[in-house]
Amino acid sequence: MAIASPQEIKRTRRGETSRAAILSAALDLFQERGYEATTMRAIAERAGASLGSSYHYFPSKEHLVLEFYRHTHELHLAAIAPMLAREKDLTSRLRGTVRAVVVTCEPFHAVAGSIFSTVANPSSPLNPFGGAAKPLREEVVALYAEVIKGSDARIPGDIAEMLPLTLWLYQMAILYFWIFDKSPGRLRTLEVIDETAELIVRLLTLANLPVLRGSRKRILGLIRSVVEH
Amino acid sequence: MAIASPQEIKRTRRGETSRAAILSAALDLFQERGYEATTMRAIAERAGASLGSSYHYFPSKEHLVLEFYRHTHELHLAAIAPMLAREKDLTSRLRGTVRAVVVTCEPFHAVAGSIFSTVANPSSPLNPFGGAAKPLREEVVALYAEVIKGSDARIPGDIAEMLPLTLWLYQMAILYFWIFDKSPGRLRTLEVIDETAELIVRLLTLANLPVLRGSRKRILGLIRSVVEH
DNA sequence: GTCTATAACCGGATAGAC
DNA sequence: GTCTATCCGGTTATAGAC
Repeated sequence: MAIASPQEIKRTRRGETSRAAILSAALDLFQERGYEATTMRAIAERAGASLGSSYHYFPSKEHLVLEFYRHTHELHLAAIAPMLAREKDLTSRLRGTVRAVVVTCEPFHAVAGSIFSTVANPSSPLNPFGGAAKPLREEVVALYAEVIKGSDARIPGDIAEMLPLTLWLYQMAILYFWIFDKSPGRLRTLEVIDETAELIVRLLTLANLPVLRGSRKRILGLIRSVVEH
Repeated sequence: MAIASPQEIKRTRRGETSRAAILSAALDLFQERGYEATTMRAIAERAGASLGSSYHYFPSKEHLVLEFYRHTHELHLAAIAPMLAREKDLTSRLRGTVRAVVVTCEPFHAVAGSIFSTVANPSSPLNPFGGAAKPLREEVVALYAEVIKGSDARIPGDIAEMLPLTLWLYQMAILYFWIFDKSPGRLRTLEVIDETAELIVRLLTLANLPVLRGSRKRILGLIRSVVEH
């Protein structure tokens, strides 16, 4: 890339400032009022921009949600870095990572429901199974690859190949449970995470049993066929 | 209930006619154009009613979808009745039942995506985990209880208790896969159904193995705790 | 050519007259 | 129970400002 001329820098700067103001206003309002109750007009107003400007930077309200996701993903990464650097036990790493997801998302709990539904829509650009959300999904899958790789667990190759993606799916399921969780401090979700994390690691061990060989192959084949589009 | 007076009958009749016309117009249009492309105004127009009338009978567009579900559920029941009366093998019963779901829903495949997302929204009255959709969900769970009960399989009591609900969840997962399936004749979904139905029954058998006792207890406890609100 | 602003459009939902 | 008129908010068109 060539070095930008002063003019280009200025132009970009101005755009970036507006963009950042709109995004920040959106993130605030989503947290304050929820996704549906936040109007594009309100976002523009708080950002000191016009409605047209908002649409210049973000093609739709949904695209603002995508940024919202990226934002929480980065908070999540920062939150678990020390734990991943220290901890070697796979169960602990998995539990810690998924616990951190829900803790990071806690401030947005009230918003999460309506957001989840837009995301679940296959025709939405935000759908995690394809399209605009792909880069972010791949980052999360890579994170789970790191959770496994940094542990002292020995995972057979055929399982290791599919595991990160499966754990990403597992995380999504936990998040859906968390959305419904009305318990104080979201305690029930944390319990379910502890229980499932142990269970998953236990099942990984059991997968080596001769009686389970057949089912293991079938399950892996199934996941593979489901994933490859 | 007291016997209705002629006047009341007439009143009800007239209401029922309008209601039926609106519903039928909605079902037709959903199939023709999809959920989002169908406007409430178009539904009213085709039904020969006014917009206000439509809202008199159905509090929202989403509530029309609920009726749409009930409609397909009844088609599904009718489609599998002969098979369930004849077949005793659990794998076959399960496969047949779930295959029939996607076959029944096939005419609505294009619509299904956007509908699924409204349904996934926890705050939607249509959300299958609670609220308005509860009666229908219970009917589907009861159907899977019947799938199990009518088979010659011996299922341990602790598993049998949770199995119908789990199979309902399994059906939902299949439907979500089916929504994304672009293969001709939706062949991939049918393959996945065959594979998973066999796998599920196989795992039910394996659950009796002593090594799996611990995990089995944990899984059942988990499902139980997740389900009871 | 990049950004901002205003004025529509469209469709789900509601109010209230009849 | 039916209708018309209206609101409201996501989105789009487009005119102008830098």
